[in-house]
This record gives sequence, C-alpha cells and structure tokens, in this order.
Amino acid sequence: MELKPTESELEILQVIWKRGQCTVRDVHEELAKSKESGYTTTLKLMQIMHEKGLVERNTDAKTHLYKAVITRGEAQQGALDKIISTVFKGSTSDLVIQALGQHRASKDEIDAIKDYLKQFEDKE
Amino acid sequence: MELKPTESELEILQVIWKRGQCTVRDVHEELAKSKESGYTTTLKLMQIMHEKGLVERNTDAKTHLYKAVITRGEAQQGALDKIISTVFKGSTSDLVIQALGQHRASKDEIDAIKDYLKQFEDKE
DNA sequence: TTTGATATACGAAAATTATCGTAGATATTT
DNA sequence: AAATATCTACGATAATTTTCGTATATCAAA
Repeated sequence: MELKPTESELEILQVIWKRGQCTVRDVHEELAKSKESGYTTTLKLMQIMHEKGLVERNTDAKTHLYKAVITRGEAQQGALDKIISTVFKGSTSDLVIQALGQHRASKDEIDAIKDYLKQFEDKE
Repeated sequence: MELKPTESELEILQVIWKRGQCTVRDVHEELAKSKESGYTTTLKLMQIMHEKGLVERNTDAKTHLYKAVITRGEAQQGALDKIISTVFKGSTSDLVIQALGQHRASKDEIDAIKDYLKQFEDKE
C-alpha cells in the first residue's frame, strides 16, 4: 500500500472529504463546476482509487457510496513531506516562513499560530 | 510559459540550485546517489527542461553548463499554492500548524518563526 | 592518427495518468 | 411492458512523463 494520490485523485478526495461520503455523481457534479470532463472519467478514476485502496465503497445499492480511506491529515502530511524535501531543503521553518510571507495570513491565522507556538515555550 | 516542473525535473532543479550551475554529469552523479537511472535519461530531461524554459545553458564549450531560470523561491511558492488549495482547504494556518506539529521543528526553528511573527505584532 | 573516453542530439519505447465510448444491468416513468 | 434514464464495468485511446539506445561530434592520450 502506501500510495500517494495523483493530482486528479486529490481533486476527488477533496470532494469526498468535504461531504464525508458520496456517489460518483456527487463528485462529478462538484468537479464539473470548475472542470470539464465526462462522467465516466470520474467513475473510472474512482474505481481505480478503490483498487488502490484510497477509497472504500458500499455496493449494496445500485448506486455505490464512496468514503475516503486515507484521511485528509494523511494526505496533508504526505504533501508536506514531499515539498519539504524537494523544494525546502528539509527545512520546516523555511516552509512556514514562506507560507506566512506570501499568503498574507489574516490576523486570526497569525493568532492561531502564536497560540500554537505557546505550547513550546515552557518546554525544555 | 509558466510551466510547473514535474517530479523528476524538481529533483534536477534541486541539484542545480545547490550548486548554482552544473553540467549534466554533475546532476547525474548527484542523483545516482539515491536513484538508479542512465546518464542519457538525465541528459534528455535537462534538454526538455531547457525547451520548457526552466533552465538556461551555456553551450560555448563542448560540455554545457546549466543554470536554473525558475528560482527555488518560485518553485516553493508554486508548491505551496498547490497543496494549500488541494489539501489544506485554502488555509495557510492549517498548513503551518500541521507542519510544525508533525515535523517537530527544533527550538531554533521555532524561534525563527516567532521572530518572524513579531513583525506583525505592532501592525494595525 | 588511431583509440578510447565523454559530450550532445534525438527518435522511440515504456510507464503512468487521464479520458472516453460502449455494453449491459437495474431502476423509473409512461 | 416498453421506453427512458442512470448506474457500473471495462477495454481502448490519448496525453504526459520517464527511460534508454544509437548516432555523431569532440577531446585527450597512446
């Protein structure tokens, strides 16, 4: 196992994560808002994702229901690991600073991060 | 233009960024440490990268010298943009917190980030 | 100058990913 | 029940990316 989703698979997972559970049509209609592609393309991709173990599905009814096996957190971690090692020279702080710099985090976001950092203050 | 490097191209860019400038052999021997592939494969990839405008090269001598056109910072930004939108629901702070959490940044790294955040304190 | 090592160029195969058409099953409507 | 709509399965093609072999040029050494 231990497969990382492709770009298209990630788009599909996004929809599934948001809804928790969905049909091929659910996913396809969501994607159709921003993308142009056939229904059977989405279907096929989701079938492949099932083979790969990225999603599981309930086939009791005619219309199958898909759920994500890989969690959003796992995908996040995988994505982070990859870019930290490929473009950030292994430096997490470089990534954090670059992220904060360009994306102009809002005050709330900054506060959330500060709060998070507080937990390290009393340690060691 | 405006092409994003593929996975393999990114590996090559890493080597170029580290050295500033290099030959195909430089890159290939660096990659060979962690990967198994032929010299002409690296050569071909670098030629394609040249066609795409990701690198430029000096062909005065028999052995060409390659330099990166896209900067590490641009690649970092592109990589961040992509994963923030695909797996972090557009939330920079989610990304930052996840990065800090799992990668167990060192004290120095935490300090660097705190310093960075200070600049926002007096604003607005 | 012949031999051997090392370069680039480049076509083409292999591998991976994405897209779609069609067939057949099942449900829904008239 | 017949017609229509919707679903899955799945093979085949297209597009993209990666890998490599071979031809050819250049340089250095014997």
